[in-house]
Amino acid sequence: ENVFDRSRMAPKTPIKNEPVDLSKQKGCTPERNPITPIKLTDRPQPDPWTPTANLKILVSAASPDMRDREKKKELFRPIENSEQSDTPDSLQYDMVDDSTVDEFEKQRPSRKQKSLGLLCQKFLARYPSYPLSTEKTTISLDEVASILGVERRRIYDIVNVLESLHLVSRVAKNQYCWHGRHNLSQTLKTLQEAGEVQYGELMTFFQQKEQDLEYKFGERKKETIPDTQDRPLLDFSEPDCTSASANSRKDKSLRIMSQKFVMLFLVSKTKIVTLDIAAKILIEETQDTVDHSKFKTKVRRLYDIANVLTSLGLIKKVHVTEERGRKPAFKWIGPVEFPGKTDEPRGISPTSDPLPRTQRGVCAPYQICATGKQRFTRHASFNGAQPCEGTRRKVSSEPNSPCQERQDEYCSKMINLAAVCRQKIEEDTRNKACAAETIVRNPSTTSPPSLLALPGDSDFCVNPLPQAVFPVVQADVPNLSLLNGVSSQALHPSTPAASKTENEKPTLLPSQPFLCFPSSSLFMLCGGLQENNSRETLPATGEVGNRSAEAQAAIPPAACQKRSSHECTSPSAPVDEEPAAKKQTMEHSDVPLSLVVPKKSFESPKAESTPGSGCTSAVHLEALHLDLASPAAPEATDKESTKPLDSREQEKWSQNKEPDEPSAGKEHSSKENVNQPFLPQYLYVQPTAGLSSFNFLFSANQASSAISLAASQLPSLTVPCVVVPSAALASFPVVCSPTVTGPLSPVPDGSFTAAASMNFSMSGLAPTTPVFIGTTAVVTPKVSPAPLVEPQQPAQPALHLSPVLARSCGALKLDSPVCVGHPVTLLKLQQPSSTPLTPKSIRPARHEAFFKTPGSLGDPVAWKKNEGNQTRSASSVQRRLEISSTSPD
DNA sequence: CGATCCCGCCACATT
DNA sequence: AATGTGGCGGGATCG
Repeated sequence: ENVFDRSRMAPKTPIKNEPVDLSKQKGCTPERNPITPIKLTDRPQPDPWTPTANLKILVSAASPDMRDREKKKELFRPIENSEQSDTPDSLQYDMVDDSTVDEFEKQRPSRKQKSLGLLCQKFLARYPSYPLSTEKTTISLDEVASILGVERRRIYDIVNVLESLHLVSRVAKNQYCWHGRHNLSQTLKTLQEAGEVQYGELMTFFQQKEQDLEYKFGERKKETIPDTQDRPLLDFSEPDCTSASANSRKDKSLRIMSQKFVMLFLVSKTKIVTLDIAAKILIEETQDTVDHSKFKTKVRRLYDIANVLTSLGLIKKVHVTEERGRKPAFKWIGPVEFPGKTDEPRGISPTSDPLPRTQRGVCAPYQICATGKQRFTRHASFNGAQPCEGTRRKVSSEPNSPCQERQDEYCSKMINLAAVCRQKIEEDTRNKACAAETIVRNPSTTSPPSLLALPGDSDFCVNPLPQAVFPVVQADVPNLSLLNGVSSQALHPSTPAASKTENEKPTLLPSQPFLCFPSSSLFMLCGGLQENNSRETLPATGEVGNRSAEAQAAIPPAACQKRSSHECTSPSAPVDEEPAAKKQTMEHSDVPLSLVVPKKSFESPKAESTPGSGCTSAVHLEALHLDLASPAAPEATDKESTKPLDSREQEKWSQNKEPDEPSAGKEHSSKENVNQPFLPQYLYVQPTAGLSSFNFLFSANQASSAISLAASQLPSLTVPCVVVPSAALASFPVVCSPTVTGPLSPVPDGSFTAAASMNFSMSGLAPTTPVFIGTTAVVTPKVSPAPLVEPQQPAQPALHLSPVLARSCGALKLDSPVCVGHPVTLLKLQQPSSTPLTPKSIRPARHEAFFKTPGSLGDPVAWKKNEGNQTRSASSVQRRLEISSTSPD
């Protein structure tokens, strides 16, 4: 073989190099030695084994740069490799090597040097981040592989991830087109939206859960997971691609996984995702099964993806220390805010891609569709059709899982997502404003403050103030806590953060009779929603959500309290919730509260937007809550507006139960609404009756916040709703935001979505029943977090509320006289600008009021649109509800 | 010893 | 059938 080799190198080199390699690589050996003509031919490239290779090695050992060059050289002349050119060098080097260097050689190859991350960097270095539009760079896999000196397989790993982010697209066999990062933000935005829908809740849960001790794979996860399951979640398919068939294998994989992984980051509040959680979430299968091996494999893949993302500068490795110890995690360091541009909320258009895609359908560009369910699939179109099982071959966990379920899950997820979105929004808002909500809890009643903490995320959470305060919400505060927000929050008890926000602001006075809500704000009266959602609906108890950052609504203290309590409880003990809630509620309930809410325009929260799925609608009630508040009211703008409602009435609403919405929290999308003007709308509710009848009001606006919400995206979320006791309802029409209307309705169940639109029928509302309904989605628990959770829940959706409400309401409100003073919690969200409302408190009477925002409900999509348009704009209407409280009773 | 993750077999898809 | 893709997991390294 190589003369050289033999003489010198050969013997050694091989050894040096790596015996291992030799062995591994089949071909290698041969190459070297012998003449290798053959080999050469076979592999044009440089194999490691070629003489050159040795050189390289050495070089590399010496310095990376050298090494690279070497590679390139090889590349360049790969074919030739036969020798000569190389030889000389090689010789020299060899010489050296031989004698001394063996060691070095060995070293070189260090694993790290061959890492995917490094390889990816090299790969990326070859192309401009922002190529001129004019030039199209095509990438030949073989070429790159040879240049970089790696097997093609590795290049696939890189390209697949890049493709998922649309940095490249496949043009043809072995050919990819380099797009650069021009569309990255859009892609991320799309992913974020899709992610919220799909994973919002989950993430929340998980994050929370993590905290929870218990949970481990098996358990709950399943719940959550289900959703997406296999199917395609996201995809981007191109529209046409059509290849339909394909899919199968492909879809899943790295590309999708990569997108999902990115979504997780985008949806995560903390922007930190631990590997195990990601793996759990990404194991669609759901099943509990989760076998360890599968988990392990998933993690392996995640490392692959993470390496590429790290090279792209989108994430970085970090460690999260938790009780159990430190866990590997990655933090998103890429852009977080995506300016709106994206077109639509939904998917990105496929089109966006520049690429042509190829035939296979593969096309590179994928879009993300949010479609109903969104899934993305790659090539094929797939999806559509196959929803359920279609594709998967794998083990699938559940073979059969019914689509339906999925849907439900989906919905749930959606909801969750929405929630998540809200949270985000809230957070944002919060940041901005900060102030906002507070929740108060009654002292008496309630629970200890400690209750829940909010989840980490927490944004949502409201914390009850220890005392009852009535919170009034100020407009300012953007966020309220949401209680709801996901149950998860609840989970975390600790979450201080959430609380903080709220707490801080507490301003309300206890005594105040009313609460005002800023128009913009949203509030949720009920408690628990979020949690529920998350967990399940069930309980409803929940809390009230609140939330939204945007809107700040004030919530009656009572309500607040409830929530708080709920939250607290819930998290911990779900069970408790009710009781707690009741208590509180009860107490409060009596007092009637009135609320006025200004409307705000809405904005939609982004979250909602999400959209895609219609399902989404899931929205949670929560959302509703929140939104309401807002205020668009001009005047309100905040502060003033809010003012006082003096009336003192109490608002009761809240009290009730809030059951509904479990999730409410999440939704909230509303965020700030600031953007939009609000119209002031108010809702007035009198408390008359008890809870039972709650109804919701919605604010017209939603708030959306700043975020682009305006757009319509989020519509769904935003919708604010308030729940009012039925009695109240009766009288009132429901308030809804004007705008909304229509669209939603569709929702099947009447869900909320409709609500959004509005009116739901209040009538319907019978007392107990509340409104919500949301689509199934609504309730869904998805994830339910552990704690509360219910196991089943699936059904819930619409239901929940009612039940919950009912329960809660019933119990609480009515009765308890006690409450009077209690504070209700309110939440408000306001935007900064908007006015704050002050709520007054209500008497505590028993009643509580709730509001929920609907946000989530139904389909996001629809909502969005509608909302966007309608609501926001106009409706300035204000509505009021009064609830009489019976309380005074 | 657990976290990483390289490597490449081999099944499936596309030509 | 050949070749392109890429799932997957053994097992080597790293820390």
